[in-house]
Amino acid sequence: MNVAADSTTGTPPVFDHESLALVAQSNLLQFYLTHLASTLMPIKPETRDSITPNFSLPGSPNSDTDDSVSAALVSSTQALFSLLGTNTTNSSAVSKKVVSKTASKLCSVCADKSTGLHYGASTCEGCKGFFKRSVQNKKIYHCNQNNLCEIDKQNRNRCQSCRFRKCISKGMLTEAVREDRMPGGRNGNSIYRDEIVEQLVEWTKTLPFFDELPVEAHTHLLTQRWAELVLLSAGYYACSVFSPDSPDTTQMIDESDEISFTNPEVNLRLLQNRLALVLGKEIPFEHVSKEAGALVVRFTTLLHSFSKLKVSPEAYVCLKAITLLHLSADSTLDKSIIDKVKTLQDHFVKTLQIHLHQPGENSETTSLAQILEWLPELQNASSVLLHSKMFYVPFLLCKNPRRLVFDE
DNA sequence: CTAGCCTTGACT
DNA sequence: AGTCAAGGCTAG
Ligand SMILES: [Zn+2]
Ligand SMILES: [Zn+2]
Repeated sequence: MNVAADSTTGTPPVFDHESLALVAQSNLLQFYLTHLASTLMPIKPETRDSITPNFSLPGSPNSDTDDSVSAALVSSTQALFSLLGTNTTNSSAVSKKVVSKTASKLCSVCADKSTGLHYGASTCEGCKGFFKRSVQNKKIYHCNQNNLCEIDKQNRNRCQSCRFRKCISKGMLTEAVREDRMPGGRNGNSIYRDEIVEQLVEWTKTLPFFDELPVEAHTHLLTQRWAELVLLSAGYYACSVFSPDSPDTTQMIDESDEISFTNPEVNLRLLQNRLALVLGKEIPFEHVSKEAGALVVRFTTLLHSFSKLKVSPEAYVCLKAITLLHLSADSTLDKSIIDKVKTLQDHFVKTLQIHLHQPGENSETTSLAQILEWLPELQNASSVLLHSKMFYVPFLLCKNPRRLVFDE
């Protein structure tokens, strides 16, 4: 039940019942460390396999630009991975041979002859077209049987519902169906998302309540909140590493290498510089501004308001848990699980409150309400991030990619 | 609606 | 130039 050990040791519990105070003092700091390690440092190599479920995100419509610049901003794989501290060269080389997904010549849905990868799975031409039509026309099917129809080449057209479910279960991604219907080109910009989400998956495994919720619940929560967690992590990193307050930001020299908490244009130029570093080629400021301007503005204002909260490490960990455990109204989980999540979130809200009320070092106490009122802003910013599809921008702005331009 | 074949376009 | 994975087209 309790998140931490329950023996009353050492520190006097502020709260009578429960062991929340203990959580606030011992475990949280540990989470904080493991979290920072998992987000900004390389993840452990052996934790590659395991759950990593299929994330189907509420599709953010894509490209409103036919510029090649947006592609340049969104693509280019290797360098950004090393920026995030993840090793791609290693894993991709291994997974190409180990993962059987790419090799199969059979449709993973109906076992007909495969014509290659389509929307994320090896499928036949028929299942490809079926999936495309289903997503494009937003079809919702219903099974006349018990959702147990077998799907093979012969009877694949007998039940659309079961066929579509099997498509999803085999890894086909609805987001790979383009809203703008632009043919040709490449999609691979969700790779960053997958990498980031995978790091967050690793993070959730370190949480004390990981075992208390089923994997589906974690999947559901992360699918919904990962962008907010990215922004929160980056924001906290920025506040802790760089000057918590930046009193003199107005007159900046362009070559400043520090992120600004107030001036979006400074950050845009910072993004431009680091993008040039990472991509190996200059990108006109005008284009960076056009593609990432809205996102950078939003992120900067988010940083500004976040920095004013003066969040301590312990409060940050609570905030992160609260954000993760924030269920939206349309959650499709079982009621028992929903209650469990709400209970857990409430625990962390209480923990946060306890921590804030402790006569800490700062006389300036941020109220719980102030912090909680900040969360909608985080939510709004996350939708901007999702829409921009440039998920790495917060990391790029917060951490300097030190000379990692060594292509083969 | 289905699915085989064709066209596109970025990446290599 | 060749590959891969998107979209389009159209008999059946
Ligand atoms: Zn098939
Ligand atoms: Zn069925």
